[in-house]
Amino acid sequence: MPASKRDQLLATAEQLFHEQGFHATGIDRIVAAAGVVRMTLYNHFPSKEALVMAVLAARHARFLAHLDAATASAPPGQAASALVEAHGDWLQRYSLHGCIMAKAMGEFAEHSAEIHALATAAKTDLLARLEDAVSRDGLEHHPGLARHLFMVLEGSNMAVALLGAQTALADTRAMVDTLLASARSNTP
Amino acid sequence: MPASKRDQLLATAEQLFHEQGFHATGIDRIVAAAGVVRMTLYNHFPSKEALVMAVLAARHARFLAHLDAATASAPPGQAASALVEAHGDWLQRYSLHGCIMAKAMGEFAEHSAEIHALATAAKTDLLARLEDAVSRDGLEHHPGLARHLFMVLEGSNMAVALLGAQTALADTRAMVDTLLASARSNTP
DNA sequence: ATATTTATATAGATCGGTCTATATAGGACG
DNA sequence: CGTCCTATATAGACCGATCTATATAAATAT
Repeated sequence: MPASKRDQLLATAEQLFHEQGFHATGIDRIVAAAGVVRMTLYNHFPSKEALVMAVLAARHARFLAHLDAATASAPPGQAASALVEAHGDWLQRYSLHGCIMAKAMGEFAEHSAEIHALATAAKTDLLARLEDAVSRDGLEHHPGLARHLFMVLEGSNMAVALLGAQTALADTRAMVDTLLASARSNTP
Repeated sequence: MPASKRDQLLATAEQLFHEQGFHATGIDRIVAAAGVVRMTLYNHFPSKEALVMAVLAARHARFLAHLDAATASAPPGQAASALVEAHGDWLQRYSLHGCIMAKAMGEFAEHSAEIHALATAAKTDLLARLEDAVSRDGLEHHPGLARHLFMVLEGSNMAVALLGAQTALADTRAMVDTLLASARSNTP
């Protein structure tokens, strides 16, 4: 069974937005690449802004499901490491061109409060996952540890684009190990 | 003495590109904000792409000068910390809206190899500064330490936009202290 | 007097979005 | 069985606005 036109549009738009940027990707390019006519897009989405929001929301839902699957099967005391590893997986598989949420924040900060809020929420959701994992690992008394890990993961995005996934993800793992070891050794 | 029209254009374009994005900022918006007529822009820059390159090159030159001034006056053994601190200064003063080079990489990856290369070079220049500082601090035998610091600084960009400069920069300092202490304690 | 800037007009493409009309398919209902 | 009805898609013209870039002539400044 073929994907619905709506899903085709979402997938095509996500790819084009991610690779070419949001403002640089016109409606005509999207419908042409999706093999669909212009009105089909506007039958499913009232505006380009709504399409962008739908793309980001769908992608973020997939991202959270990916993270939650990883932490659910993590051994006790290793939730944070599992989360970092899952983030690296995602990065390597779906985000070699840079984080689409970061791009959306940059392109829409002054153009769409709704899109900017959605992308920002995606980032705070990741931070919340890290806070939760750190807490479940018994490291909640380390102020800022979750935020530190968050910053490492955000930096990992740029490092992947700049140095390649292999180097970047190995560096990420090593640094996270250092941070977690330091936190555990300072446990009261 | 008033700034030259060319400098007015560079400063105005830098601000608009940074806040509104590159593709979302039209030539007319730039010349109107600079109080200049469109042909004046095209007398100084042959194209919008050339203007973008000039903006990024000028800003990057200022950035490197800022970093080098900080490391030049750093106490021995603290070059890396001084670099991190200088990066935080710059972030707080000139880059609260996110890194303009990262935005340029995202918007021009598939649209201008020259711009993308320039922005990428800005990132590798920062990494090179960190390698040099780590080496001067006698920590060159720690593989990946400079890249780790680089990732932290890149993550700091997003953290500033998300959590505010105060929290983000305090977290950055704390994490860098941890990483440097760990490296020094493992020194042969 | 030379270079720069202004003013204005224009070119041609593309932007997001709307419009009408037609085609097709599947279910609901008689 | 045949007939509506609705939903979805196609085709393509069309709108005003904006985009980057160019041409030309007058005004201004050094």
